[in-house]
Amino acid sequence: MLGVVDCNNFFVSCEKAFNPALEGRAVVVLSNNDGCVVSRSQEAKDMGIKMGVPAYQLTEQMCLRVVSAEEIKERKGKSVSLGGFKGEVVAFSSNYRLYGDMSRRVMTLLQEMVPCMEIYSIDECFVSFKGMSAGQIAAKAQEIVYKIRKYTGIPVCVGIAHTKTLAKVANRYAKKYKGYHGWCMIDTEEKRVKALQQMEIGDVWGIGRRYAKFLKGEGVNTAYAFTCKSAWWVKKNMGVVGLRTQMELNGEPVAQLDVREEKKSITTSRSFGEMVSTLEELESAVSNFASSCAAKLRQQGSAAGCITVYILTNFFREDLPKYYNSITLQFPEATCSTLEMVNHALTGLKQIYRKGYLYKKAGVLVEDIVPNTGVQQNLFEQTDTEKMRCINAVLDSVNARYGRNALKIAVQGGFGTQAEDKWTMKRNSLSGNYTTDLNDIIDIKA
DNA sequence: TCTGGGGTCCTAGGACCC
DNA sequence: TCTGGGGTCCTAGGACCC
Repeated sequence: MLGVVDCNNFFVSCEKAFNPALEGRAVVVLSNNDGCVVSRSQEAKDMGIKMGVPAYQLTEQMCLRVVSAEEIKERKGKSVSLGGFKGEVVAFSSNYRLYGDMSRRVMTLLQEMVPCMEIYSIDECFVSFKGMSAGQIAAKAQEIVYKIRKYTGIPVCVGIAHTKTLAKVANRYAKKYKGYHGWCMIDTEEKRVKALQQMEIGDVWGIGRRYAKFLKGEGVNTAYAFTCKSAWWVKKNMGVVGLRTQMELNGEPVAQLDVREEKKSITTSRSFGEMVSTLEELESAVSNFASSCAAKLRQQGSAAGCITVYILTNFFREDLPKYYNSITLQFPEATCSTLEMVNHALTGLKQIYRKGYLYKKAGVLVEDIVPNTGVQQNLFEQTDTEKMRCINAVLDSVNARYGRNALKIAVQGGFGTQAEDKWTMKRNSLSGNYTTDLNDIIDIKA
């Protein structure tokens, strides 16, 4: 048996953990540049706020008043009339430093409780219950829910079954019904069939929008109906990926616990706070992204064989000319050096940059990732790799001590120049770094 | 009417996940 | 006015080999 542990409304729960005034309120966390809703409290879901809606639509289309946490605090518990609004929602800018650290705390706790686990995303983890009886698993699930809530303030749900896909089904029921107290186990054929009969096909892990639409068109509306289709039909219409999903729903394990440490590709990209047009502005952005990719590579002990740079205009704007281009450059030798990454990224940028467009987003992607220790040497390569290694070591140690980007290369900017203000993102309602910055530690009146 | 059979490698694009 | 960021895996098709 295996389980999937999933944090409830993770980003919102992180904000709530440090701000009791949010209890009982509709709360959302927005994506970068305060763009879209990416996390919602139960109250916000109940108000009909959908995942991924643009923030401005909360007011314009849903007629909700969007307030910041500061405004709530200033009211000091006094009630305020809604005016013409239909409701009120508290919005936060996304604070990834906080969420990343809270995630690390949750995963560390989990690690102490289970023999083997796979961190699947910032808020989700598959765990192994190998060799445990049903009774032991139930006790372990309760321990997980209790301890994580108690030690971090984050509510989690546990789904348990024979396969990952069924565990995800179980997790859904654990979330949906309060009576389960945060955990649900599918361990009999009867439970499996019943769970799948009540599950809409589009809610199955691995069935996205496209396939859900296709399947409904074929009269397959529930997860159970999907398991009744022939394997041949599924393979023909949905490929081996669809077939695997079907097998997993039938209780045949296909997906194993994946404990791989290294990523196969790493990317850093941002939409800009304001659109930019000059090469200098893009150079500042792209060099920051490349430098971030290099740091991420070194963190996982890897080197990359190639680097891709891309730039694009705002494709939501019908009134402006559109442009997208990308370029991939090969490194002579796989590398994780900041200087080399930035150098190549800027070379690529110059080749794809066109004057006369308003750019909205840029990104850097590194691939062909190999362990840093096993880099294939290039006979004709002239770079002094030892010198680069030293520079990077200094870069990392200074930044570990004094904060990210405390030491950087000049082209990255950040000296209060105009080129930089424009592309850096808007985050108007950012919460504090309660767990990673001494200045932001919360005050408690005892 | 009919046009071989068996491979490898690479890339772009699509589907999915959170 | 305003629309995120970071991943994985598979497939089809093209170019090439004998």
